[in-house]
Amino acid sequence: MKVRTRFAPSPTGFMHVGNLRTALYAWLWARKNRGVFMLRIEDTDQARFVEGAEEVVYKTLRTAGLNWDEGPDIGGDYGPYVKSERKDMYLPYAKQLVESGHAYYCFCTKEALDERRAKVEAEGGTFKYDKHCLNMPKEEIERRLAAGEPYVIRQNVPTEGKADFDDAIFGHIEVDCSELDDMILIKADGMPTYNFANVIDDHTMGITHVLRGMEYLSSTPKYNLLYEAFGWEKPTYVHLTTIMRDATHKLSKRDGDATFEDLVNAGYLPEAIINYLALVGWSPGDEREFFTLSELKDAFSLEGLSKSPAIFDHLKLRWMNAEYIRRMDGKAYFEKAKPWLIKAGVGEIAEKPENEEIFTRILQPRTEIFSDIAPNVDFLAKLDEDYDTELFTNKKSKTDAEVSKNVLSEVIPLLESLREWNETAIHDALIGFAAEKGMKNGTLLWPVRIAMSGRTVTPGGAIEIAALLGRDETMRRLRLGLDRLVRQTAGVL
RNA sequence: GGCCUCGUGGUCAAGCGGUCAAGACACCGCCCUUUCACGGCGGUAACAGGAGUUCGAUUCUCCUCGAGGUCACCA
Repeated sequence: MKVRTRFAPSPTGFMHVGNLRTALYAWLWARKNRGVFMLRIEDTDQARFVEGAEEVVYKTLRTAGLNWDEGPDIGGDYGPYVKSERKDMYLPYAKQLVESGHAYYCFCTKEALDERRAKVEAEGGTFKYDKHCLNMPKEEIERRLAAGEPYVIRQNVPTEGKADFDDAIFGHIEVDCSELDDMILIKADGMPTYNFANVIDDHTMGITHVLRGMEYLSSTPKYNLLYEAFGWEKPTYVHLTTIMRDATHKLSKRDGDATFEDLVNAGYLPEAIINYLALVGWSPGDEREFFTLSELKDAFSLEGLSKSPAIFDHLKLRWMNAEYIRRMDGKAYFEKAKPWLIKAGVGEIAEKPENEEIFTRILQPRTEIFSDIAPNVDFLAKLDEDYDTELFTNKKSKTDAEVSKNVLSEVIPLLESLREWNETAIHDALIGFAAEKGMKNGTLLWPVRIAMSGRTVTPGGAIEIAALLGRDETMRRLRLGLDRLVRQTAGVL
């Protein structure tokens, strides 16, 4: 039979990474088996309706590279693909169950039930519906129905025996029927409850493999009873472990955990996110860590799925993203980095063709996520002229205020006399000068870099920075540095 | 609280009766070096605890402990 998997998000306006991973695994399994991956939007919760939320789902999946074969936007043979458009499909199925004795009408009001539940729970017990309406005479049911009394339809769970199912990851799961409550299938407003609708949808849409979160594991035996009542073939269940923020909390938007969109906006590459996500809760069984979507498709297997929850490790994601960036072609890197350079205020410098290669060379190995760029290069746009002159003192480079003052006063005329202003010319002048004076390169270059950047840590060294800054700005900053050192020595500062 | 599930270094994770218990991230050290990175080399670090079964348990069983999930006319 052809494999059919689905991703059925409820459109909340964002996609957190746990959801995305579920979609990824469902996609992978479908693709690996040359099956069908379909999208179904669970939009029945009007209370949580968010404008444009469906678009977020589409956009996220597209950005992540997970294409679907059937869905609300492209149709298919098993539509409609939006839950709200399927709302009339469920009642007949529920009635069929009533006919066969697997379900029954219940006229108990929510208020009365809530009251009883509250009482039982107050005493520390677990409330369970007592099947009060199960044995209501047919005539009474007819009469009350005809009178237009509100009703729900409940599943008639056997009072004894076991309910069970087999999970592809967790194996055989079994529970006593006596533990199970007679769940409502159809609500008083005529709408199905989520789980009932899911059973009907998954069956009528021909789903063969249900990949979903762990939270459904314990209720699955109960819904399997429904499949048996209908005489339908059960899908293969694959319950996925939860992605945690730490040992005791799961990842959640509410608690400020990043969504897929947040990560992309922060400068993570979608391919890196997907690659990392695939490895949280799944292992290829060998030592490979880097996968394209296509490679993942080939390597993916249900056996590699983990049974225990995994903590989302931002640090490892960051590392993986950095690795993806380092492996980029330099040209491609610069294209990606450019908007971030512009945002950092160095657009003008980045515009100059001769600077593209310099930026790429100094930034690419230092970019773990693209948002790292701005704080790294903003000093090029504007020098913080109040930097601490203590920065000129560096033990390893053998510099202090006095040495720096002397270096700057010699370097200024030297650079000023350069005919050409480019990396080679600056390099030769500076390194040549150090050699001539028998100075450590560091002793000469440290003060120059400090004066140009006002920072002890910079991407690239003095030569690259001077080239990027250009002659005028370099000279201005060097003179400023010298001036500050002179005034300090004179006791003015 | 009842029920279900899980439990290998700080994190991800291999292992599926016999291993000196992989690998990656993180961390630490050294090298490279024009600062910081990158890169190279090396290092610290784990089978939750207790009973069984077995010639032999990380691996099988049970208990304890810990963690998560679930018990709605929400999805």
